[in-house]
Amino acid sequence: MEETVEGLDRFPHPHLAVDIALLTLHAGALHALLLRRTEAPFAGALSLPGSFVRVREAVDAAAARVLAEKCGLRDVFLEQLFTFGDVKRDPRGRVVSVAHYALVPAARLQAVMTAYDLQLLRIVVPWPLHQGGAVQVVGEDQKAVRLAFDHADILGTTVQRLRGKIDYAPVGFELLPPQFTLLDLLEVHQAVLGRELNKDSFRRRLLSSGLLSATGRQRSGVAYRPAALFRFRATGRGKGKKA
Amino acid sequence: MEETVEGLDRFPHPHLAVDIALLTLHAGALHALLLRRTEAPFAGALSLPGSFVRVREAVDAAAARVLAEKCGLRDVFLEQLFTFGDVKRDPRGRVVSVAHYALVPAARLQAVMTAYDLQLLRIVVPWPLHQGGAVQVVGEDQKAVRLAFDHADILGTTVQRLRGKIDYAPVGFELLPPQFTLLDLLEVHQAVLGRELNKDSFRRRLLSSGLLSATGRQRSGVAYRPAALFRFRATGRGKGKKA
DNA sequence: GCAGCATATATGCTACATGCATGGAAGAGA
DNA sequence: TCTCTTCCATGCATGTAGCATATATGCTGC
Repeated sequence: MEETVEGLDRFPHPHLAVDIALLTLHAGALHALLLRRTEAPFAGALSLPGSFVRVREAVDAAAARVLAEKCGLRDVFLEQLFTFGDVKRDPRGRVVSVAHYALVPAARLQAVMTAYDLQLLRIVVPWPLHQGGAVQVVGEDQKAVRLAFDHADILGTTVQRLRGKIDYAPVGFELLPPQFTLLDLLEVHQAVLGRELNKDSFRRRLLSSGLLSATGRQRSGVAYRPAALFRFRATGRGKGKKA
Repeated sequence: MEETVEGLDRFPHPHLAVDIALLTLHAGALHALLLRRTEAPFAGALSLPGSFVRVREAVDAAAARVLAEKCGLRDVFLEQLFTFGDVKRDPRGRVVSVAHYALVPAARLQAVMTAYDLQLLRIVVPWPLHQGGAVQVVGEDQKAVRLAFDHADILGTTVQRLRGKIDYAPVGFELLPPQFTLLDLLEVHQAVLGRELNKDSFRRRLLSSGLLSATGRQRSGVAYRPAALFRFRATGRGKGKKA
């Protein structure tokens, strides 16, 4: 098989990249994983990890490679999000980006944060969050931080996708450690949806959903009645994770 | 602004295309718009309309251009679907395709079917329709027709997207003429979802959704009690259509 | 014109999910 | 042992979907 399309290579065509919007839950709020750019354009600004797609590399493989190379992360939840194809989204020239989103429990990031020089910034969702709109990220001083390229749009689209998906797909578990309480899971849903949920309805719905399996263990170290620990139940066709 | 990314142009990079999965409702069943290829690869086979993305053209603009140039259709519902990025999806070389899907009432296709040499084939959805799986299209002899490239996968993903979206987004109207009865709309939903729906619940849900506005007119020419004709109510922020 | 017919439309009933309130259960600490 | 706080179970009101039934309506054949 040839590597190129005959007769078309002499014409300029768009470059193709992948960008990864990696979200995690930290202190009860959604945070995005960002890294600081060292080269122009947007030198010094924060951006999503990304890379150009190689000519012999599948797009989803490129996304997994970015997570491995730039963040030291493998075997995390990773799905394609949306392709951003505006002509002027990259000042260097024509670059189309196939954005992906990844979900990781905060505990897994501890080890790689400093080794890979990563930043974790809180996501502030404007209200209302319009279709395809951007979100803000804020640093520890709670000041808004400007992101490179259209990466604020990518994060906004990610939050929107999560909100639409968390009610019918088991994605909340991806933000939690293997064992968790129902309140942990509730807080994940609340952080994603940006609103409070009824505890009792949530409990009944999740317990009757068949997605949870009791571990028989309990949360230890709490001053009051300990909550039961659950585990996500793999439903036959894998755990919804991609390599 | 430059057209290219400095330092990278000497390296081969993937080509970028758009493909359009245009669906319509014909004889109570979903049909896909296809055209017959005249050149290799897959010469003689049916394929989705598509094109390479030009370097000064936004991806969504390329999708609209394909519909205009190859099908004579403008101002139809058109949204990005998914980007297909396998290395071997095109035998000519590395071509990544940003698939889109379009929805058009069958009446609008009458005029362009022959002028643009288009084919309308019925979509047969396997059961169950697994994540990202392909569907079959059948000709008038009810025999399965093999599509070029991974276009059967694209159609499968389209049906799946529609099924997830039709319950909370007003996409069913895109497959109907401006005025329609509740039974028309019900049949659209049934064709998309692949199962029967309760008439009364559907009626109540739609009437109380605020999406419909009565025209005061009735379906004429039926032998029995005529049904009221409704129109889709534009809800302020446009009609959900893209150019 | 009138009875018959097939569908449209309205209404009532049941089952179930959700929001909310109440009360017992469980473990830690005084 | 008592108290505190949260977990967890249960009961009730409400809203919606599925289902059945009754009425409305316009056409057809006589």
